Amino acid sequence: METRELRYFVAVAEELHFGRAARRLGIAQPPLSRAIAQLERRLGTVLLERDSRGVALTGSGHVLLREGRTVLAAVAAAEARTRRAGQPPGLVLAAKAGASTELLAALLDAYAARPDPVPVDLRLCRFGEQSRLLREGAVDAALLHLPFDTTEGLDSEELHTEGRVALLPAGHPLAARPALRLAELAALPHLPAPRFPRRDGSYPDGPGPEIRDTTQLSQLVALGRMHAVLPESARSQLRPGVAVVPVLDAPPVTTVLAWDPAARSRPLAGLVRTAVEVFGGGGPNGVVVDGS
Amino acid sequence: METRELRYFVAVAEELHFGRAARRLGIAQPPLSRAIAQLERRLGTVLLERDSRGVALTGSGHVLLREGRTVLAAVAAAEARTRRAGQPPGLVLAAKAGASTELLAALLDAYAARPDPVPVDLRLCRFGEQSRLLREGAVDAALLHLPFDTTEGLDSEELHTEGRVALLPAGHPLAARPALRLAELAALPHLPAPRFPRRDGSYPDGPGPEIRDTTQLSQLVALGRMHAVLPESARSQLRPGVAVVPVLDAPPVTTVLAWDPAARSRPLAGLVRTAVEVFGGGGPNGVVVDGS
DNA sequence: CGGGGGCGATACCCGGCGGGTATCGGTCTA
DNA sequence: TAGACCGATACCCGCCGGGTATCGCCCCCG
Repeated sequence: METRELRYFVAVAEELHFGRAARRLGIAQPPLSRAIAQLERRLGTVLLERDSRGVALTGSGHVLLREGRTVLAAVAAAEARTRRAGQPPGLVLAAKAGASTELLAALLDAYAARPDPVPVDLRLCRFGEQSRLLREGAVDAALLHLPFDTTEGLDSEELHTEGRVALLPAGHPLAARPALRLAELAALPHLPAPRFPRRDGSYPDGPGPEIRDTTQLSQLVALGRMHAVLPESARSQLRPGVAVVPVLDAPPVTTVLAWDPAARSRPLAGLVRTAVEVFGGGGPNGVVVDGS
Repeated sequence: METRELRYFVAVAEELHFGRAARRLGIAQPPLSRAIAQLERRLGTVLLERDSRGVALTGSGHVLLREGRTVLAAVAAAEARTRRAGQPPGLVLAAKAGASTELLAALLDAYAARPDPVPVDLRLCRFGEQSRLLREGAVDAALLHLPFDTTEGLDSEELHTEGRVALLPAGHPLAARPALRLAELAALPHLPAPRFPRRDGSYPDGPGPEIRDTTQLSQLVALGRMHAVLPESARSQLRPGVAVVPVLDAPPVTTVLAWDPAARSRPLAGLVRTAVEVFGGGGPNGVVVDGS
C-alpha cells in the first residue's frame, strides 16, 4: 500500500464524494475512482458502498480511514523529524501563546545556563496546537496543560500545578467577590463560557464565542461577552477591564513538558534534565539518551 | 514520501550496502541508488554517507530509519486490520503455545456463553510473538505475560497473577528441595538458564540454549541441559523427567489480555467484558465500544 | 607500481502506470 | 421527461520506475 493510495482513500472517505475529494487532491475524478478500485482489489475488500447519489463507508472502510490517518500522520512526522535532524542543531519548543510565561522564561534561562546549550526556537501556538505540532514532528518538545491537552503516546514531565481563576468583565457584580464556585459562573445567562477547539480543531456547539488564543479571550471578557476560567498564572497577562476572582472548585491545571518518546537527541535530553532540575516534579515519565 | 521509498531506505540503512539491499528488495542496484538520491533531494537532507567502500548513516539517516520502521509497521497493520475487517466476523486471539491453558479455556468458554458470541480463532505463538502479531494487526487480542511482554501502546486488562516455579531435571539434587531462591539456581554452572528472544527476535549472549517454545523448553530441561523459571501454571503441562520446585524470590508473572486501543469492534468489546467479568481484575485499562 | 575487483553513480532505454479528457449509465428532481 | 449529478469506463499520453551497460573511485594484492 502506497501513501498516495492512502491519501486518496482518506480524502474520499472524509468527503464521501469522489468529485470533491478529487478537487481537494488536485487531480481529476476518474483517476481517483480507478485508484480506489485498485486499492480495493489489492486489499480484497470493499471499502466504499457506492449507491449512486453518494458514497458510504463499509466496515473495512472505517477501519482503513482510522488506520490511514495514523499512517499519514506518522509519515508526516517522519518527514518533519528527518528534515529537522539534517538542519544545524537547535531545539524547537512549542508553547501556548500568552500562557506559562514566567515558567517558560525560567526554563529557557536555566537551559541556556547549562554547559552545552543549543539555540532554542520558540513556537507560540493557539489553543491545543502544541500537541499536534509535537506529534507531527514539527517541534522537539511542547508545554502542555493538563487536563486540556493529553500526553497519550508522549513522554512527559510535570512542571507545575496551579489553581484556577475566573476572568470577568470589570464592574460585573461577581467581580467583587473574594472567590467563586463553578456553579455560580454557569448560572450567568448573559456571560457564557467560551468554546475551546477540540483535538481535531473543530468547536463544540453552544452559546459562547469560539476561542483561538489568549488575546482574543481577554478582549472578549473585557467587552462583556463572556467569562473564562483560566490558570492562576493568567493574572500576569491581564488587561484593563478584566477582573480576576479565584475559583474554588475548578480542577487544577498542570503544566507539563512533553516530547516524542522515541527521540534520542542530546539537546532534548538536556532540556528535559533542566526541567527536572528546576521544577523538581514527580519524577520523569520517560528517559532520553544519546544520539543525533 | 511514498512507502516504497521508505522500504528502500530502510533496506539500505539496515544492510549498509546498496547491492545487498537491492537483492533483498528484488530489484537492481541502480534504481535503488536513484531512489535514495531522489529521497534525499526531496527531504533536503543527506541520509547516507557514501565513502566508497561502504555506507554509513548520517544523523538524519538514523532518525529516518527509526521513523520509517514505525511507519512501515503502521502500514502493515493498516493493511492487515482492513483486510480482516472485510472478512466474516470472528476474533483472532494470540496466546503463547502451552501457557495459560486453563485460563484460556475459561475465557473462551465464558465468551462462548455470552448472548452474542462470534467464532474465536486461536493463534498459538512462540515466545514473545503475540505482542508483535497484535501490533501488526494480525490478531484482535493477545494474552501477554508481564513482565516479559510489554503493554506499551496497547490497552490491557490484568487477568491473573501467579508465582514462579523452577523446572529442573528429575533427579537433580535441588529437585528434592521444598523451595528455592534465584541465587541457588544461578549458582549451577552446568545447568544454565535458557535464553529467551528479545522484542526484535534476536537472542542475548550467554551460555544457555535459545528457546522458542515450551515443548522445546521442557525437553531441554528433561535432557539436563538447563533449568528454567516459569509461572506456576506450567505445572499443568509437565512431562516426565522434569521436576518442579517453587521459587520464592522470582517476580510474579501477570497474565493480561491486551488489544489495540483504537479498535472499535463489538465482538472484541464482548471478549474484553467477558475477561473483566470472569477474572475480576484491577479494572479495565481502556475502553472499547461500538462499530465494525 | 600496476591491474583487478568491489561498490556506488551515471547513462540510456523501455514498458507500465498514473494522470488527463470524453463519455456512458443510472438515479433523483424539477 | 429532460436535465443535473455522480461515479465508472474508455482511451490516450507522458513520466517515472525498472532494466542493462558502463563509468569512476578506491583498495588490495601480486
